[in-house]
Amino acid sequence: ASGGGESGRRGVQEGDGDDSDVGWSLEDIFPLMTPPMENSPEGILCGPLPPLCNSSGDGVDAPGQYGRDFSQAISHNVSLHEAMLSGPDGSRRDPRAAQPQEAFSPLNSSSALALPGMDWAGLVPSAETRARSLAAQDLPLDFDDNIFDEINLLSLAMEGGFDPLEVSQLFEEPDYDSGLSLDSSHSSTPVPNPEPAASPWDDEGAVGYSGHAPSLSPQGLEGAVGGHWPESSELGRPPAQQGPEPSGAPVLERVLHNHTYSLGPGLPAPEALSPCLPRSQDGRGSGYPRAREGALSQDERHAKTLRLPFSVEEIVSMPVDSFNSVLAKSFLTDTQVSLLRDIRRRGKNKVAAQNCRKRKLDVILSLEEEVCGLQARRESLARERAQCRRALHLMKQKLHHLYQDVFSRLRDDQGRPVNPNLYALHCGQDGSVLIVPKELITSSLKRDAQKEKERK
DNA sequence: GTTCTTTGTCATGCC
DNA sequence: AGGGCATGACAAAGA
Repeated sequence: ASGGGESGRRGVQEGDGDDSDVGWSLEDIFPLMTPPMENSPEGILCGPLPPLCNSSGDGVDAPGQYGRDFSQAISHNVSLHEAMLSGPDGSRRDPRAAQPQEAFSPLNSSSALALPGMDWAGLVPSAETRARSLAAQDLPLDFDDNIFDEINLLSLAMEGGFDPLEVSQLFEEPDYDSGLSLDSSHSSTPVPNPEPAASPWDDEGAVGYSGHAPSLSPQGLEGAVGGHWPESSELGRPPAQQGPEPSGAPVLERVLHNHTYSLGPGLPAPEALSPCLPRSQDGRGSGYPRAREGALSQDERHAKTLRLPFSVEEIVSMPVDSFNSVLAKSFLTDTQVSLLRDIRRRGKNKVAAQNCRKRKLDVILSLEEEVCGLQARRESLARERAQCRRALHLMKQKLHHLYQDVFSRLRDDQGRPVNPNLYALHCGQDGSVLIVPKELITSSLKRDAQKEKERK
């Protein structure tokens, strides 16, 4: 690859998919830095990687995220990994991924990373072994990914962020770690590294910030985003690995990388993504094809292509202070900065949209419940009204019958029945009942009405 | 092939 | 002023 082949990449990455996994030490970043990468391809992150954020800063950063106390890593001459999770034997132990870790030893890249100065020859398979492993396991998967990424690289290159040739070379690198096919079960991607300077450190690879359970996705892509530190190959190499390889083997490999990213709360966990689905290779439509299961989102692919040192999740979830700190301290190109901001904006908006839709749904549901309640209330009131009407009708009937009964018993002074059409019963306030001619009642009512009118 | 649903994104306004 | 959030609108992809 140009500019020193592996120089653009390096093992600042995880290995096993632990959240708390940072996968690099400060020492890995600074002390061994060769002069800034004049030859680094433009558009690719180059130069020293500053401390991503002040672990002592806001204290908000979650383990495995951007915030780390690198100074500690330096003082102990161990990687942050090691400092945090090393076991009695010096190997890194992830409590949550203990099982897989065991299974993958000794190819675990985390272990390699954590043991600067160790006898790499004892850990690293031979070039032949690695080559076989690659041929048997990684190539098929890498193939799809490379195709996929090349598509995106073209568009990215058009944006002027970097030299397309540089990028295309990346895909030609035998061990180009696009994060693909890093299925833990398939373990490593042993590839002979033509770059003499390459070391296990260089290939340490894969992200590590976001750690989740090891991704079983055949693509394994998610993790690739933060997986590469484009610094010089000299950067970040532990002192013990500065010299010739103990075994003479030019390389170590990238093993057991966890390229799993969480897409954030409310989003489908990467583990849920179907590992069987083919990578999306469509760029159809206008601009923003959705990431489907098993495929990288547009931003993830962009981030990976530009070799952004952070996962999309990290970019989105890190506190704004940390984010700005990263932007300020990292030697990122304008393209990368712009991409980072866009990724962050889109990521946050995506979550906001999801929340918004959920709220809208909740509102709709609550309104439906309210409608149901109001309908039930209306039906209840209707029943009550009908009941009242029936009762009123019954009372009227009874009153009518009583009226008829009273008049049937009444007689005038000649003993004749009283005509109910000409007379009416009038109840006095004192309880007396009088038989009054209806004419008097109607005229009296008219007078009362007249008086009411005059009052008004 | 059409319609509906889901989801990501953008634009915009508000805090 | 900048960032985040909320939300309507649009488009793409899938059902």
